[in-house]
Amino acid sequence: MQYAVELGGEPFNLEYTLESGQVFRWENKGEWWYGPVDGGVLKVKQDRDLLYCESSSDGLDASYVRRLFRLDEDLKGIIGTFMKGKVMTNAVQRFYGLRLIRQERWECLASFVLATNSNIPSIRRMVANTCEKFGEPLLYEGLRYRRFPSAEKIAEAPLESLAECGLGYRAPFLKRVAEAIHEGRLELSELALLDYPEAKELLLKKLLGSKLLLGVGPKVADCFLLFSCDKDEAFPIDVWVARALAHYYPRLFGETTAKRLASKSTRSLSGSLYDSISSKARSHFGKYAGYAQQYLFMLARINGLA
DNA sequence: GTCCAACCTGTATC
DNA sequence: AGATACAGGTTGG
Repeated sequence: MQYAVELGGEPFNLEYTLESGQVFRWENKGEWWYGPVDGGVLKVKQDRDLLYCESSSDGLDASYVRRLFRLDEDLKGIIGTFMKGKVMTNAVQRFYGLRLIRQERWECLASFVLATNSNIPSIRRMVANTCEKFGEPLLYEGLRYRRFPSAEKIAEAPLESLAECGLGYRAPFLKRVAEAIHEGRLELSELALLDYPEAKELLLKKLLGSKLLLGVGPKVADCFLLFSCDKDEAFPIDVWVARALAHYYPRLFGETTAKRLASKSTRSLSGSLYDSISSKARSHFGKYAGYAQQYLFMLARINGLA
């Protein structure tokens, strides 16, 4: 089906949004973006205040697109809650219209489990290989796409086949998470009902602590909660965000913490350091800290912080 | 509790 | 060419 979505003055930049490392399956062909989402293929092109859309199925309609890109939210208002200081002002101006995407939960969690200690091209490859091997095929415009494989499919996949997707040591992580879901020990939609601290504690203390999950540390948990559970205060800290904080916001933290952050910002953060930094960042940037994080992430990358 | 080496794999750099 | 470093962290000791 074909349709258009009017932004009605809401700031939105499709390119920034899709290239901000939140999603790993969208592809750019000419002026169109193709996204295998929710059992179909969605095709989007932006012309200023208008989004031209085409999709393979009726479910992928205008309201789906609004929901996916969170277009009914007042981005200006949201930005206003965290845009204090020169750095954030610059970041927001530079990437104006960048929005959080509301992803499917299982795909989001699985993708970020695969993202650990990796880079974007590599993550895209791992996800693509996994979909190619385990996802259901679907045809659109004469080309074959793949759905993201179900948790059941991954749970039942032999570890060796998963490893063939180039997942490396992440293969058992992914399988374990899939098993937890498939066996009904982990219900992502229920997790999404909890508020942020509860959901995160459940993921990390209960589920990870009991080894029911593997490969879901604080960063992966935050990505999952922010990108697929509407936990806008979640503040994922990867190396880029750590560098941005160390570089631009050293005074946000106590001297000891700032030093540890500066020295560690090229490597991974320990659990306690992660907690203290992300809680400081959350109280500084407020209830939409997750949006702020996304702008900071982009800024750090464009400036090649290291 | 906290620290840190090891980890799959592909690519860049020397 | 072969070695080394590093990438959107997490694990296990």
